Amino acid sequence: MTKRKTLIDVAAAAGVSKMTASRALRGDRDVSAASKERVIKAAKEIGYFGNHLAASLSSERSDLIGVIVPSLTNIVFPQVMSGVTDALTGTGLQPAFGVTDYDRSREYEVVGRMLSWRPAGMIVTGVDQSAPTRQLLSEAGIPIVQIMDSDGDAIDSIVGFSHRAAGTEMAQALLKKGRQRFGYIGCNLQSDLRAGRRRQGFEDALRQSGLNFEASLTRECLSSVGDGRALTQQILTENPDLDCIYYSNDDVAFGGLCYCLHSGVGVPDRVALSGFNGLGILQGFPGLIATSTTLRRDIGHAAADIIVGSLKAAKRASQTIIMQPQTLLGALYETP
Amino acid sequence: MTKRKTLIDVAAAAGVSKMTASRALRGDRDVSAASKERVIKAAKEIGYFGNHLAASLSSERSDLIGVIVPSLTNIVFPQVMSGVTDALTGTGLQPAFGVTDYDRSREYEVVGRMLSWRPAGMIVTGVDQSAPTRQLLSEAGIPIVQIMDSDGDAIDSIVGFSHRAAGTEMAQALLKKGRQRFGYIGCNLQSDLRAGRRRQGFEDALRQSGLNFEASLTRECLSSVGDGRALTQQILTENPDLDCIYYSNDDVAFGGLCYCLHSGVGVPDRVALSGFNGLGILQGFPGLIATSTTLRRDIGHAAADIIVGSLKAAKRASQTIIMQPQTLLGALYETP
DNA sequence: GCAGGTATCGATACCGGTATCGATACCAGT
DNA sequence: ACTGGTATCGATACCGGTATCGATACCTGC
Repeated sequence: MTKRKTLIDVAAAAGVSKMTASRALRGDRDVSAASKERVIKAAKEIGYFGNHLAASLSSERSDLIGVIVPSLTNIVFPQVMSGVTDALTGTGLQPAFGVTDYDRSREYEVVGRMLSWRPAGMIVTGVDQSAPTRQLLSEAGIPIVQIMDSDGDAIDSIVGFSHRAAGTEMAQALLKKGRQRFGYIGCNLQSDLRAGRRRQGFEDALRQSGLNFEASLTRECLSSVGDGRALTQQILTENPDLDCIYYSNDDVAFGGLCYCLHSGVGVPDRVALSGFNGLGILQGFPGLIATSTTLRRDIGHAAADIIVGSLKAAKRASQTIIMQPQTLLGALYETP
Repeated sequence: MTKRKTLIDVAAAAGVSKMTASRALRGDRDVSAASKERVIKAAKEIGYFGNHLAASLSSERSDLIGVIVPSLTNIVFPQVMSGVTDALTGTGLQPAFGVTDYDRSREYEVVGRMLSWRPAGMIVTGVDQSAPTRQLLSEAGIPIVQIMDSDGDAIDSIVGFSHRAAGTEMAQALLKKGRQRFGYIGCNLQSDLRAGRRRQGFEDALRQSGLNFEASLTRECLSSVGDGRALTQQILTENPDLDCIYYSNDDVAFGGLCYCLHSGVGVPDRVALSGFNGLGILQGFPGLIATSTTLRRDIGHAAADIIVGSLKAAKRASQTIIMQPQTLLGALYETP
């Protein structure tokens, strides 16, 4: 391996000092058009590609935005990441992703690792960080945006919504449609605290009407279509009278729908199904699953925008953006 | 914001030189147990978290592994990323992700940006990199692993499989089951070159039997369940005699299945559907869609393992691992 | 012709770590 | 007591850039 080219190589090739080369490549002022052109040409010729490590270290500036998500296999988070990426392209900033696997102590490590790259800002999922993690973040002196949840204390800025309220609203909408015998199916509730809050919000509304879940099945599995299918079969076999099932999210709910269609259980006439997220998968059977849309890309986008703005602004101000998930009843909407 | 703590702060707090502090924190030899303990305690007390920039720059070593994927919104790639992450945890190495949006010139930029962080290795998706990108990678002097495809020239190592062969094998299996009138539905073929190769492989097999696709619908959309549903309705309306549809992937195929179930089109009796990837979504209706499993997590894992091994090894050797996708016919398997 | 201003450039000192090598202290062996 | 070896530590020189400031050349106005 030939040693990688450095700025000095470029400078030598262009016949200037490395300072001039540096300025030329970064588009600084204080360089004549002639030298700038020579430097850029030389850089291209010898295949120079810069060294972010040295540049960031020296300038004590960074173009990294750390983005911490709990999972990659739940499509929701890649969609958020995608929104962040979009918002960042063209700003000169670059996202760097970290995954916690829904584990608080892993989260601490991942955040620490990320901070040791001296990012210019951080986006972290949720508001349930452990105390040490929160301290790490707040002492970092950079803009922090917590996303996807607003049921908790802000470290700095927040872009999210209330999962509790979303659950409540969904329950109220279903109650209004006359549903009375509710079941719950959830995956991964131990670690997915936001799903738990949606369930709580849902239960709150039920209690207000003097009701409660008549059956509840939870399992620590990856929330998947297959699991939803199996659990739905079980809950409907054990509780044939249910007329509505609330799921921890759309994947699981969709699995439930598949079971119902396969077994001839009428949806939504005999049993209504409702999930959460407004996933594209629901388009397989449009309108058959009630859901709450969550604007994931928008959240990622807005979070990134806050950071971009905060880095440009003279003084920093925390923001809190509360999104409003929309409750979509689908086919239930038509039935009185 | 108080200035972030540096190694010198730690050293001062522990009453040693920064060299000793550095050694203590990295677990080097040449430090007495007593000083090591003092340094570690001091670091914890003042909340020191290191600076990767400086460390990597100085040691000219990096613990970053660049991972370049075309998309985040196709669940396949997050799954690969997940496999890489798993394989890397505990090795001291850390993945850094880049997204190209299936765009060759963007890929060049993303790769360049990644290389400017001086990663220890790179994992890139596919074998269709542009010449400049290939040059960038091969001149980087680090282990490179191309993944997910083996129908092309290797830059260094490869972990993948032949999409062309997968398409051929699927077609042969379906032909053997007596299917004769084939349709094709694909999303995003302009940029998803691998899907195109599967189609080609499929067509090769058809031609060998004197057949061809009788209808073909392609659309430049995100390949989603909803698109598959709509396109399937269209193709079956225009070509009611088709007895088999090959889709660019499982998402699209699943959308097709949803349409068929909804409209009472018998699957697989009247029309067989086949996709690609072996996605979890298929568990919604087990066995109704023929598919090819692609072991995405394993590919990510294996690619990471190659890099880990390569970094440990005294001298580097390129490897090529060709995986064998399994053709799963599902319900078709039972019908003679 | 000369003072003062501007454009352009380079020497130098960092940024926060790590590599290297020499210094010191202490020990055992003879 | 002296030699040689080992354990421990620190001074110094980098890594590859950027910030800063001073030097130089050239131009302008009076």
